[in-house]
Parts: sequence; structure tokens; C-alpha cells
Amino acid sequence: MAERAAKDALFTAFATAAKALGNGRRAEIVDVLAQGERSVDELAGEIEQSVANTSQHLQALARAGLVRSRRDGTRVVYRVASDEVAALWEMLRSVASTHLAEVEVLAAAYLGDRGDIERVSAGELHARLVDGTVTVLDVRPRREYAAGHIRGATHAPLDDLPRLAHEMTRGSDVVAYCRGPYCVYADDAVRLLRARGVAARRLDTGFPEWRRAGLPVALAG
Amino acid sequence: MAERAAKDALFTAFATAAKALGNGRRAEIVDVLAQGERSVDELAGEIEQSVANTSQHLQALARAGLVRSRRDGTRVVYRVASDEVAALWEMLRSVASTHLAEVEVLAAAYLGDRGDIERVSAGELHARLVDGTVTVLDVRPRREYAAGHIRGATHAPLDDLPRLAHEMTRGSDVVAYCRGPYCVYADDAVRLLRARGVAARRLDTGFPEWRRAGLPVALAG
DNA sequence: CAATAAATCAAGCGATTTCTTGAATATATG
DNA sequence: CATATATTCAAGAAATCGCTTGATTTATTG
Repeated sequence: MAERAAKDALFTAFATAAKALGNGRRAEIVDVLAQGERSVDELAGEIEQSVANTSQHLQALARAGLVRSRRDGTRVVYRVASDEVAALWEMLRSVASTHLAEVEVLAAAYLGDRGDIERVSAGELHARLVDGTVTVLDVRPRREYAAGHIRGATHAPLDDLPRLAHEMTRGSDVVAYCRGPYCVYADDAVRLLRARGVAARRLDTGFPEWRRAGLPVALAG
Repeated sequence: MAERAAKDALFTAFATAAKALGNGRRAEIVDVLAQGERSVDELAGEIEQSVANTSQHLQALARAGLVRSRRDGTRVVYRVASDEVAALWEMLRSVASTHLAEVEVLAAAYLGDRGDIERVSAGELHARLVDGTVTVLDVRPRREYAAGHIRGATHAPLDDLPRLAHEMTRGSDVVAYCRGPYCVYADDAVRLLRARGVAARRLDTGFPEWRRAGLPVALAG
């Protein structure tokens, strides 16, 4: 029956987008691109794969419509096709962490025990920012901070943190954030600050989620 | 480096959930289960696949945490693991239709030209329902209407529509809905009613989306 | 307990995926 | 125009996927 074939083809097309995210390396690529555009070479470095393999994964994502590219001199720069793609990736992570027990186990293996890391929701952080009763630290690489950050946040890469920790009064309330809920920088920052007696917590998500939620940001140019 | 292996494993776990949706037949299964629970046998009939194949797809979905099952006598009944899974499926469809040109083409092949079908958003329909200025028709199978429907909607399967059309005044405003944006029943109902002079439109989504949006529903039991 | 219905398991096969390696292409620069 | 850099293409091998077929398991019913 032709109708069945047509329905199968339609659902196969829907599945195409999921299939593109259905590989760990491609998922990592989307996770990085959610922070901002990157060249093939840069991405290959970030996900620690060969350039050829990274290029092929990027083309697979492009065929599925999840990323787009533009040439910039000798480089080809990729970006997520839209915020909706980043939101899909966020929801996928959420579903996986809710329904797949192994995610918690693997997250613990990658990030270490997070039982001691206090978390702050975006809503609470926003309220505290409005009150002016909190110091917000962006612990991502400079480039990402420069491309856009939570309005009012200070750039505080891990290297600088020991120095910055001295300037923080013991009573001050500090919240660190980075790329997302599974990004290790904010956890490390919180541990480092707490070891120095600073009451530090981390944002439970990351900058892309903050921006997509429509909360106040400072963007480049 | 162990850290790389741990990160790969974590992202591979995230990708697992996407992989489960990355097959057209499994996507169809999730689409059906978003309407309500089903036995393996029923699902096999709906997606027109063998029972063995359907069972294997269901187990793949279960391993990924997207569906759960319970035994009911000789039957095993599957359901989506949570509303979040249905919401993920909805977002996946949305991303695919936004970024994959072929989706529009395939949807047209499956559903026919929809240029003549006027659509109503959930927000507008809700407002009209509150005003009482609209007749809402649920054109899904009886079982699905019985399990839950838009509060105030009348069950009007396609078979009954010609008879019901007579009862509708020419001036009345009618909105039909069914399973979702790519469900063919509502389109067919609109065409049938318009051919009889009734000003009919369709809801641009379906019942599961309406319910998840927190709009008023009537649920069984 | 035998017969039936529903679902799962197991094996197998062709197609697809994922990564590697090495060649080819495109762009900028001396 | 030759050279260097960045990316893509092409081919191949091991692993996985998707479906089929036939046997097996689980629960109900007479």
C-alpha cells in the first residue's frame, strides 16, 4: 500500500534527526557547537578524534539539518542550525539522565562524586543577581566568555581562581557556571573555592541554557 | 587517558536515547504510545510490522529507557516512560520539520496537499472554548477519545461525520483534532465538512500536545 | 494437564555505521 | 606559480542494525 510507504518515509525522515544525535561523538560535537561556532580542526581537537572522522561526523549532522557551515579563508566553520537544535540536545540529555540509570554512574565516573557540590537553579540565581547579593563566575575558556556570558558575571578561569579567591570575602556568596550540567569546570571551581573557605555553589545548568531561557546576557558585538 | 574514555562513555549514553528514536519504526511506535498504552500485538498492527520485529523494537526502546512495560494476563502492555519522552518526540518532529526540507515533501506525499486546510493554534482554540464560540470534534478512534480528550470536545469519528455534519449550522465554527500535527484524520474531517458547507479548521497539533501544555482535558477514571 | 494466545528468544543475512588510511581539493601566502 | 594549511573524498574492515524465520517461554482457559 502506497500510504504505508509514504508514512514509513515520513517517520524515517523524522528519525533522521535523532539518528544524527545517536552517536556519542556527534553528540559531543553538538555539545561543543552549542557554546559557539568552531572550525573542523578545533572540533577535532575538542573531541579528540581525527580531522577526517570529525569532518565526516559534521557532514552527517549537516545532512540531518542540525548544523550549518560557512567558509572562512582556508577554514570551514560549523555552527548549530538554530537554538531549537541546542534545545533538543538539552532535552535529550534530560530524558537520558531521567530514564537511564547508567548516566548517573557514568557522570560520576567522569565528573567525580558531586554529592558535595551545591547547586543553584537558574531562577534562583537570576533573583540573586537582581538583588545584587551574589558574585557570579564564568569559568569557561576566555573565548567563550567573550562570545557571551551571564550579564554581570566575571571571567574566572580555573588558573586565575586561586588568586581571585583571596579577593573574595569569606561571607560572600559565589556561584560558578560553565558549559552545562555535565561540564566539569564549575565543579572544579566550587571545590577549589570551598577548600579556601569561600561559600561557593554552581549553576545546575550552563550558559547556553541560561541564554535560551531568555535570562539576561551580555553578548559580543 | 581515562578522562577521555569516561567522557566518551557518558556522551555515548546520552546518544543511546537518540539512537532509540533514530529509526522510523521505533519513532512510529513512540508516536502511537504517546496516545496511550498498547500491547505488542496492537502496536505490530498499527505499524504494520511482524510481532517479533515489533517486540524487538520495543525492547530496544525499553533498554534506552524511553518505554516501560507491564504484564496484563497473556499480554505485555507498553507505555512511554514519561511525558518528557513524548515531549522529546514532539521537539524532534519540530526540529526535523524546520531543518529538513524533505519532511515537507514527504508529509505532502502522505497527507496530501494541505494548502486548503486552515489551522488553529492551541492558544486560539483554548480562548474560543472559553468563550463557547466553537464546536470541537475529536476524530480519533473511540478508545483514544475515551482515554482522554480536550474538555468540551465531541467524539466524531470519520464514519459518523456525514451524519453529524447535518446537525451543524452553516454558521457554526468547527475545529477538528486528532493525534498530532501529522495525523491524517483531522485533515480528512476538515475536507469532508468543508465539502458540506461547514466552516471547519483543524488544530495545528494534537491531543498529546494539548494535554502536555496543561490545557483543560477530560481524562478517563 | 493439554490447548491456545501472546510475546520473546536465537540464528542468520544483507545493509549500514564507524573509524582508519591515504589521496584529492580548496584557499591563502611567499 | 609553488607551498602550506584546512578540509573533504574514497576505499576498506570490523562491528552493529533491521528484518525474517522458526523455536521457546509465559500465562490463560477448558
